[in-house]
Formats: sequence, C-alpha cells, structure tokens
Amino acid sequence: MPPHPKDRPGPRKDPKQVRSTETVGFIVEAAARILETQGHGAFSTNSVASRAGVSIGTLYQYFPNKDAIVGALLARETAQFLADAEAAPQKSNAEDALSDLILAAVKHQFTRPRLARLLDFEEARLPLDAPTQDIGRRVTEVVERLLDRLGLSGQGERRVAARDVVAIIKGIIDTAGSNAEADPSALAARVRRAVFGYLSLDGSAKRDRAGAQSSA
Amino acid sequence: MPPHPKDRPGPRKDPKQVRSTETVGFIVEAAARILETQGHGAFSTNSVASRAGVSIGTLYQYFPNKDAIVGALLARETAQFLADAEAAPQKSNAEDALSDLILAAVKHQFTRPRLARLLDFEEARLPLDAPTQDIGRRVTEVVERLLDRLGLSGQGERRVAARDVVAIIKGIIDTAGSNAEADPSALAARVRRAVFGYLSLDGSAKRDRAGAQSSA
Amino acid sequence: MPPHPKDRPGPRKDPKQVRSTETVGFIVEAAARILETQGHGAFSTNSVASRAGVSIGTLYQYFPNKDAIVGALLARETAQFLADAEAAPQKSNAEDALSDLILAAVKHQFTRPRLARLLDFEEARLPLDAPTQDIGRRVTEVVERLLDRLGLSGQGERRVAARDVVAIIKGIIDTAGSNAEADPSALAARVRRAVFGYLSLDGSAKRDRAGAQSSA
Amino acid sequence: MPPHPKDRPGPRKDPKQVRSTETVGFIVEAAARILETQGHGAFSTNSVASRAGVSIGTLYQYFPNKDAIVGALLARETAQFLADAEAAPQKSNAEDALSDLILAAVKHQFTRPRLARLLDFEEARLPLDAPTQDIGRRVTEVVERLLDRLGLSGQGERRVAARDVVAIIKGIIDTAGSNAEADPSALAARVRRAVFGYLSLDGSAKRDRAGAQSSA
DNA sequence: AATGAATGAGGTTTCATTCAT
DNA sequence: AATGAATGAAACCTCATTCAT
Repeated sequence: MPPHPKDRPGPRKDPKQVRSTETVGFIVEAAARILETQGHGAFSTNSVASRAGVSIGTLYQYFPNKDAIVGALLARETAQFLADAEAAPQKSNAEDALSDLILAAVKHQFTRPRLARLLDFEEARLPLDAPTQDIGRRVTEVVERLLDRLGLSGQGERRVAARDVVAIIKGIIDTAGSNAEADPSALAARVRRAVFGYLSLDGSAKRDRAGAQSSA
Repeated sequence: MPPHPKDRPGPRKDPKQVRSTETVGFIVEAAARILETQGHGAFSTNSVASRAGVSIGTLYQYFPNKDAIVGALLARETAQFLADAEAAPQKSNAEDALSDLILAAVKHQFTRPRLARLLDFEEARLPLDAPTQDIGRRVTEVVERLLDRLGLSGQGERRVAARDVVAIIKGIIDTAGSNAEADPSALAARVRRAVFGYLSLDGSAKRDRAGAQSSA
Repeated sequence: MPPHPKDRPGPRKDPKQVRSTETVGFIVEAAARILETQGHGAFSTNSVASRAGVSIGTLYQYFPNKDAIVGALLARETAQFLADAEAAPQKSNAEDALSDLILAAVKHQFTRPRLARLLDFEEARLPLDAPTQDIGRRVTEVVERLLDRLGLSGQGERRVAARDVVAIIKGIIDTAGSNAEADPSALAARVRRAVFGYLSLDGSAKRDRAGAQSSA
Repeated sequence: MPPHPKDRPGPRKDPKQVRSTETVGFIVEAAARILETQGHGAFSTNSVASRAGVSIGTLYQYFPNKDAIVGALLARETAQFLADAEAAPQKSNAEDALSDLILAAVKHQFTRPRLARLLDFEEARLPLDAPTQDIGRRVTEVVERLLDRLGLSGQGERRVAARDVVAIIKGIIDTAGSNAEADPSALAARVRRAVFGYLSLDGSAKRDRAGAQSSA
C-alpha cells in the first residue's frame, strides 16, 4: 500500500506514529495561522513549514503539494463544523434542527472569522476533481437530509435547494465576518430569516410572529 | 498635476489617442477571457498582454500593476450591471424594483458566469484600494436606497441589511453559476425567495402589510 | 554634414534654430534637476523628457541616447567651471592662481553640491572612449599649465601631478558635499593644504622661496 | 528571532552547513570578478549567480537583494584592508603609523585596482543602509584614532580631518588605478605628500628633506 | 525521519529606444 | 518638428519542489 504516490490531496503518508500525527497537526495549524494572520499572500510552503517548526523537507513528507495542505485544513475545519452540525440537530422538530445548524455555522464563523472566510474562497478555487470537493459535498448532504425532513419535494429540487441554503449561509456569514460583527445571535437571526424565507417556512417555531424580524 | 503618478489602481495614463483607448479595452477584455477560460492560476500579466495582442510594456503603460487590471475589469463589469440595475428599478413599486434588481443580477451572471463568479472572489481578496472598494460600495448603496423605499428602519440596520442582501444574491448566483444552471427565471425566483424572506416581505408584490416588517 | 548618425554623445542635431537650442537646454537642465533631487535611480530618459516638458520622441531628436544627456550635462557644468577657472587665475603669481582655481572648484561645488558629486561619479563610469572624456582632460590640462608655471619638472610627472591634484580637489570637495558642509572658505583652506602639501608648496603665497620645491 | 528577516543588506540566512558557507563565498567572489572584468553595467543578479555557478534561487537564499551582495563584497574587501591597516600601525611613531596605513591602502588598491575603485563608487551610491555605512565609518575611525595620536585638536575638527584624509587617499589611489599605474611606492609617496601636507606635517620622519618630493 | 541547500521556471516590472502619425 | 504609443530585452525576485546528506 504505497501511500499516495502522486495524488492530489491529503497526507502523503499515513501517520501511524504519534510524532507523525503531531507533525501533520502542527503543519495544518501553522497553515491556519498564517492564513488568518497574514492572508493568502503570505501563505507559502516555506512559511508554513517554518511556522510549524519543521523543515520544508519534512512538510513534503506529509503533503504531496501545497494544495494538499489547504485541503487538509479545509477538512479539519469542516469536520469540526460537521461534528457540531450533525450532533446538535437531532431534534425532533426539523425547523429547530435547521436553526441549530445555522447556529453551528455562525458559531464556527465566530471562532476564527478570517480563517473561515478565506477557506470558503480556497474551497471555491481548489481543483474541481479533488477529493477536497467531497468535503463540500458532505456539508450539502447534511443539509439535504434536513430538507428531506422538512418535506421538500423533488429530487433535483432538493439538491439545488441544499446548495442554495449553504450559499446563503456562507454568503451572509462571510460578509459579516469581513465586517467584524460581534453579535452571533443577531447574525444567526438574519441568516434564519433568509434561509427560512427561501424555504418558505416562517421560522415561527422559534419566533411566533414573523414581524419580529427586525430582531426586535 | 499628472493624473495617476504612482497610485495603485486604475489606468496609469489617460489614453489620449483613439489607439490607446482601444488598447486599454483589449487588455481588459483579455483579462476577462483568461479568467473565465483558464482561471485565476493562468492570470499573469504576460498572459494578459499576449492574449490582448500587445507587448508587456504596453500593458504597463496603462496599468501600474496586475491588481489594477483586475480593478479595471471589476469596474467595467460592475458598471454594466449598475447601469442595468439603476435603469430598471425606476418602478413605482419598491418590491418590483427589488425584483428587477435581482433579475439584472441574474442576467449579468448568466452572461459570463465564470467571470462573474471569479470577480466576486477577486473583489473580496483585492488589497482593498480605495477606488476598487468604491465599486462594491456603489452596489451596496443602490440596494440601500431600495431598502429605504421599502421602509427599512434604522441607520446601521439599513447598511447591514443591504450587505446581507447583496451577499445572499451573490451567494446563490455564484453557486448556480458554478453548477452550470441554465434557467435564469428559475434562479431569479429562488433568489427572490431568499431576499424577500430575509426582508420579511412575501414577494407577492401585492402584500398590503409589507411595511409591517419595519414596524416591529 | 549628417549630424552624428550614431555616435555616442552630444546633441544629435545642430540646434540651429532658437527653439531647438532652448529645447536642448530644457532637457539638460531637467536632467540636472532630476539627478540632484531624486538621484541616479530616478534618472531615466522618460523622466527627463517629462520634466523638460517635451515628449520622449523629441528628446531623442536631440540626443542619440541616455549617456549623451549625461555627457551634455557634464560638458555644461564643466564649461561653467572652466570659465571661472580660466578667467580668474590670470594672476601673475602661480600660487595665487592655484588658490583661485581651488576656490572656483569649491564655489562650483557649493552651487549645486549633489549634482556636482553625482556628475563626478558619472564621469568615472561613462564609456572610456567617448568625447566626454575630453571634458575631464581639459580640466586636467588647465591644471597642467598651472603646474608648469609653478615650475614642475618632468613631462610624465606633470600629467600625473595634475591628475593627482584634480583627484585631491574632487575627493575632498565631494566628501564635504555629501556631509552638507556650509563654509566654502574653510573648505577651500583644507583643500589648499592638501594640494599645496602635495606640491610641497607651503601655500602662504608670500613664501619667498616658492620655487624651492622644484629646485630639489 | 530570525537573524535577517527582511532587512536590506547582509546574508538573508546564516549558512549553517559547510556547503552554504562556500556558496556565499562563491557568490561574493563572482560579484567581485564581474565588477572588475565587466564593470557595473554587467553586474546583475543573474550574471553573478551564473558566474558563481549557482542558481539564481540560491543567490536569493543568502542575499535579500542585489545591493546586499555589493554590501557583502564591500565588507569583505574592507575587512581585509582594515586588518592590514589596524595590524600594521602599531608603531610608536604616529607618523610612521599613518605612512603604514597609506601603504596598506596602496597595497590594497594594487591587488585588484578596478574592483577597489568601483567599490568606492558603489559605497558612495549605495542606499546608505546602516550596516554598510558602518563599514565606511570604521575606516574613518581608524584614521581618527591616528589623528588623535598625532595631536589633532578639536572634536569636530578631527572627524572632518579624518574624512578629508580618507577622501584624499581614495581620490589619488583611484585615479592612479584608473590610469594603470605600476609603482606602489611612488604612489604611496604621492599620497603621503598630500596627506601630510593636509595635516601640516612634513613627513620628514621618512624623508629628511621635503624637497625630496619630486621623487628626485 | 528529518534537514535545509539548491533549483529554476516563471512572475512582475522597468526603461531605453523606435516609429507611425 | 513633435508626439506618445508601442516595443521587448532584461532586470529583480519568489516559491513550489527536489534531493543529497
């Protein structure tokens, strides 16, 4: 089982030893830190390696190329979000579950706002064929399942709707992040209005009168 | 007082002859074509110049640096959209005007889908130079004025709401674009649902109590 | 008489008309100003042309290349100095004449210190075969004649001594210039000490046995 | 605390392995060779790298920019001269010490005449970054200390005098170098005359009769 | 496993110079 | 005579990646 001879993403070798696992973690976190503190322009393999405290050679032992680091970071961040998102919405009420999902997204964004935003861009730029795209797909699928429970109609419909919902959430959240907003629940309320509106739900499960929209 | 001594963006010299005006146009269009056919990775000043059929030196006579080309392209595309967007919504009914704006956005996206999407990303990444940021601001302002007519309440409210609306529109539209959708009016309908939902309007355009939203 | 088809320096065409002469003057003065205010790094044919208020095309009508502009500037500045230097030292006493020459050099340096210093560097870098080298030679010759009158001995001796004297003067003066000195007569006194010392004159100018030096 | 994060001059990274120390040496020597054989005009980072037998990338691992290479070369050459200059003048007699210093300077110039001369120009033109300026300062300081021992008077006096002495030495020596002189001791004698004359010493420690000047 | 020196394609940008108008 | 648009060689420099140690 030769580990990823020349594939696109993911660690090049399976980190079976503790040290290896740690190293991969250091590298990914270093990537995160550089992205969020210095932005895309400072994100180079050399800067990541040096921030991680490893040599550039070591970095290439674990990642076949630069994109793979972004992929791994994306996977890590998304995994965390998915864990929240899938754990919480085990509510009986589907609308409540959707609300929880939105809340998880907002929470996630508030944790490391700039990182979250930049990763959304990276995801859009990454090579379309890569396994990295699976990551986005998994998020969409979670939403799709939710929409099912909400009684959404047709097949294709559902997928498109899920994509739109994800797009709405990301759109509003990233914009908020780039404007340094500070109130998560106000933000979540706005996202809810858009998403529930899109789905023609009134979201009143939480708020009895839709008129409450102005966050009043 | 030379017009662009050493600023960041925008043309470096005012094209005084017909020929140079054309040249600038060629360059900007070449940039557009490279972005939409080969993507961000192939977008270099050399590739732009050669696609435009001019020498690299000529390119730098008109643009002080690479970002300035993106800025000019962004300006050109946005100007076109703004023209549509400002011309159309002269409807008496504010909701109809908003619908028209959405339609204009969708139409714009369908014209050159990949370009529109990539430019949205570029706008978010660009080193935020004044004139380029103005471009985004102008779009937001158009929406702000519309929201005024819809009876939106507070100062800060309005700006945030406008940003959200723009984010929703871009989010859904770009996602649609990257999935090669083909039906503009269906897309517009979906965007409308999200936007009107966000604003707690029902989008039926006949709704008597539309103003209710701000009354809260 | 085709005017300088492709030679190195000097105006490309004989400015027979008033306007042409003016233009050449503008260009040369623009070159001077750029050198002294922005230094060598900003000295480009384009910047010179634009500072002179002429087009780059016009500049090349009068100068075959960039070095020619430096050459012309060098010639102009040296001519001015030579005029002073040759006019004044018509004193009967050769030592006084030398003192006057030194004073002229210092005065010249104080007029446009930075320019004078930069031109000394340019002179040293310019293509060795060019007529521009004549300029330096003329200065040396003036000094040579003075040394003659001072009774300097052998042929080769004289030329070497003249070169040394010029080097001493330039060396001290340029160093003073780059340290923003303000007192011309103090500077001249220092230069005199070095030059007279070099020539084994005591510089008192009243010395009875001035000739003693060569008597050895 | 990385040693040279983004400063102007000096090596960018500390060569930790033997190989890299060699590499730095190759690069600096290549720079020297290009300067002295082809002059300033041929001195490009590419030509230096290729002459050094390393890739351009390697060059930039050790030098943050072109000027830094000149700086390093300047430092290397000056260090060599300073070693000679500081070692020798441990004579009890200050005048003899000064003579030795002059001799060291002449010897240094005769080793690689063109290089020495061009470096003097570069030193004067370089963007005056701190460490590079220190180099020149150190030379001046050596002279200042000598002047102290010679009983030079006032504070400011001393510094100015030291600058002048250095300027005289460099001036004469560089001129001699550009005229391909061949006799070091004759050259040294001429420099001595100028310097001792400047300082109003008669230099007779070495030559009993000042009249000896005409090298008679 | 780890290191870090080395590579070099390719990116951005400048500027002396030409030439059609 | 003058203009200024256009040229393109060449400069500087970066950074993903390889490989000897």
